[in-house]
Amino acid sequence: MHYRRIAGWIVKTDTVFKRAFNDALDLVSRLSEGEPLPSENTLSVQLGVSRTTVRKVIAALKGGGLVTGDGRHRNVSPPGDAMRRYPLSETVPTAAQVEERFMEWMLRDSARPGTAINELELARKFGVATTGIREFLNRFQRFGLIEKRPNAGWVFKGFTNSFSLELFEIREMFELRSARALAAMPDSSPHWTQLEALRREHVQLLNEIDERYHDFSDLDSRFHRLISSAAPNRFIDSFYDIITLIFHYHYQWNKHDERQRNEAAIREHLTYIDALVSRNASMVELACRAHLASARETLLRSTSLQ
Amino acid sequence: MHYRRIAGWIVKTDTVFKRAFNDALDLVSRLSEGEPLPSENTLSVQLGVSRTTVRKVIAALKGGGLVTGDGRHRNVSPPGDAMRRYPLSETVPTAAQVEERFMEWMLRDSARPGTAINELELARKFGVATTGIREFLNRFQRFGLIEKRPNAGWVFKGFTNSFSLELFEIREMFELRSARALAAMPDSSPHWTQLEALRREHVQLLNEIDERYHDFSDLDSRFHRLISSAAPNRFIDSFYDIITLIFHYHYQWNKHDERQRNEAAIREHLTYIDALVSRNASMVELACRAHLASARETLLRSTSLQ
DNA sequence: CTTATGTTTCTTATAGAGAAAAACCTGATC
DNA sequence: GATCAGGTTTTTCTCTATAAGAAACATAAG
Repeated sequence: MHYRRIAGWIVKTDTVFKRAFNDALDLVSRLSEGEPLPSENTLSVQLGVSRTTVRKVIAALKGGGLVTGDGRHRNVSPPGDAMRRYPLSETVPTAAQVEERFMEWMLRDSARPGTAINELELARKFGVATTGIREFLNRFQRFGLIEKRPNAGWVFKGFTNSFSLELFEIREMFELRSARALAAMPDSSPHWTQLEALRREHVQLLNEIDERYHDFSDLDSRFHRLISSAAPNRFIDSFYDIITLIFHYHYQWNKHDERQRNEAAIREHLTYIDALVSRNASMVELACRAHLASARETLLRSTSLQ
Repeated sequence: MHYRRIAGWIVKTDTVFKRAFNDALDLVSRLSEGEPLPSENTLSVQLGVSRTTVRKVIAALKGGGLVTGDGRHRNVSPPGDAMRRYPLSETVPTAAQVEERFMEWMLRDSARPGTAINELELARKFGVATTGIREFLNRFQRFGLIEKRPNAGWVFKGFTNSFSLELFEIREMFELRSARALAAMPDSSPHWTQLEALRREHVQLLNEIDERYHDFSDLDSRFHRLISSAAPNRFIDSFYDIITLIFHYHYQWNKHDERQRNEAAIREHLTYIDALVSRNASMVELACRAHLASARETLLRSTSLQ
């Protein structure tokens, strides 16, 4: 964790500026020498930060000689010494780092069910203030893995088999409901073209599976989100956040059999897509259940290792 | 909001102590004069606080002359001047007060969809530090009514019709699933006796509806929780927290037609209970859907007023 | 040796502070 | 008159501080 220690006080990190600065370097390098710099407002939109931060970035670029002139007359300089990018780790906001470290503690270090979570201890371990830990735990509460005892800390309930079973029970209810809604969409709906595009992506990934099996995770997430979008519901979307988070971190540290797992999942998706395209309700249900059952088995195989 | 201002710092409120003290007054008043005071450990369990707080309470009782002696030889004093109880408002922790005030702002003052939520402004309005507001908002996020824009505050999405519709879509899925599970329970299950007891409570409440219609809310919540308990799932339980919170505050400020509404709901519950007892799946489904449809209509009638 | 109280240590709840980042306001420029 | 940049104000993020409250440890009484 990187701090700016000013007047003895460790405060808000400038990760927003650092990320924006890195992005700005890329952006400027794509412009040719002497070209005028886009306006502050334009950069603000392109970099996804406020004008205040854009101005800080421009000042830094000027300091490094990548931009000359000021006010309305700023130009890209002729290529001189490239400026140093900030390391990726300094562009991650504290809150995101806490999440990462906590998930690691929980999933990789196999914390045992019933373990007490100590805010102060985590704060020291992760190198942040207790406020940061509290904030994370309060947000994380909804994922059903921790529980608060007022005035007396938190308990980790465990990433157990029953957690996975309960998760998949809901997931199946939600997914079946959305799949039915999608299958009932009119032929004119844009969902069908999107689905067809996703089908082609699946086929392509299958052809290059040996090199690109890592890319499945993203495809998987987009596929399930397309299905959900057939009948939007904020509570279902919010539930998918849980699934996404769990899978993201879980598979990040559990690479066992990844290629085979993903290949099997792609084939299941293709069957599922065909069923959807056929509009045959019972085929959709069958394919959906089959896919979720195998995803559940995969997760269970690893939770029971704990 | 009541503070203890010591050495210029406003810190943790002593609401735990004050509530425990009030409870202890009741407890002591039920003991007869000269009787020995229960041990610190016993009191700790009875009052639901740590021994540290119990000792503070005992010290206060001694100071007020309600308890005499010390160490192992403490007795209840003969009744003298009754000690003043702390007002209820001083026994509510800051976090709970923030919740209350926020729900009031949202539901009663009819905040408009899209309204920006300003941490600093709320902190000033509610008389707490921004940390307290942030903590609440982070927890409250899961209820689907607010959304965070990093580095730029929160937006209130609105207590709208679509919120209610989405809420009830999920509620119906969950409730149907639990009702089916309950209907499939073996005759020997304790659920049936609990259900029978609840049925009698419903009948009784119906008989005294004019005086006791307020008591329905609690009965309603216990009834739906009994159904859920037939097949426990943490995500469903957590979803019921949303429903409970919304209904609790919503009806607290919307008393229109309360008696009639509750009477109708009790009759629906009775039909629903009979269906469950009959174990007839399609009757259960019918009764469950009918009840939820009418609950949804009630909620919609009031959200559309906004 | 179990259970009580006395004492000490650790943790949580919640205020305040201040840099980073966003938002706003204003006069200049195309 | 729409858009730009300079200056100013407001808000968020994230730190520290400290009393309240919980928990752990020590010692005494039955």
